[in-house]
Amino acid sequence: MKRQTSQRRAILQALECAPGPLTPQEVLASASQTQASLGLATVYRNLSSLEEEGDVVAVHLPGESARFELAGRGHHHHFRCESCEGVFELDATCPVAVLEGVTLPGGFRVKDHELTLYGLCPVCQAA
Amino acid sequence: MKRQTSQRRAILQALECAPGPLTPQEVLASASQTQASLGLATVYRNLSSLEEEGDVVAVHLPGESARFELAGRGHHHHFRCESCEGVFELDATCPVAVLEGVTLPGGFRVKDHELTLYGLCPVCQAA
DNA sequence: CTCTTAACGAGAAAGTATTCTCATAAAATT
DNA sequence: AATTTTATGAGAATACTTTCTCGTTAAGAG
Repeated sequence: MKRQTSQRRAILQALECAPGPLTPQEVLASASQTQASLGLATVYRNLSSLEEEGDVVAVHLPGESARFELAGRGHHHHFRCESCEGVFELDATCPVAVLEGVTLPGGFRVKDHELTLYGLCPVCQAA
Repeated sequence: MKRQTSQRRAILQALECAPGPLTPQEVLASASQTQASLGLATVYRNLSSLEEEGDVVAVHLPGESARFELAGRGHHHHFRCESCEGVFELDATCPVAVLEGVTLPGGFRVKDHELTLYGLCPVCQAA
């Protein structure tokens, strides 16, 4: 059976508090605040098992390695700040939804999509 | 000065004929047809210098390594076939253009975006 | 409280993508 | 055609991210 360790709780808490998906390194940094001795291998192990169990999903942004966020948040996209490099979850209405199921000129049948917006986050705009 | 080698020509030709951006490996495979002894290092070297000179641009799709396409093709996005795994350039009207310059709820100022569509290409639909 | 065993931590190892090294080949110049 | 110098090919080396190993720790059951 799956054990409820303090490390696993710290990792979940890091994901809960985050404004967007985190890289394993970011999870480590965040969860280390409450679990000082946490190791990177443990972060990977838990993210993998959490993903298998469906509690966490992997997020891929163009040109970056995998990030992870809690599952069950519905359809949404991400915003990447070009200044602080942070990634944030957006809950604005999806402007690409109209393409679902459509066949584009050229004959491409659209079944899914991935959108990433780039710009400045509120904090970096103020700075 | 930059020399005009047969390898460089073969690499450019591969990009010209491609229906979308190619990975260095795909460039190698394609250009090898006319330049049998071509090596992967040469592909990387030429893609880098072509990119610096502005003749080629790098394309990043979520969760994949870099691809390259000829520059100067204007704003467009890409379609990835979930069956044959090919990547194609789309010239359909961009459905995300409306977000350029907008500030989203939450205070995110949009300056750029990256959209990838997933589905079945014409060939795989027929099969 | 004790026992069993899954989970952990740290570092080694593996898997990829990309860059570097250097002897050789071949552009461009004369 | 000879000369100079950049580009090439093949494999080694790097840079990262992710996984594995194994001795130790601690969760959960009894």
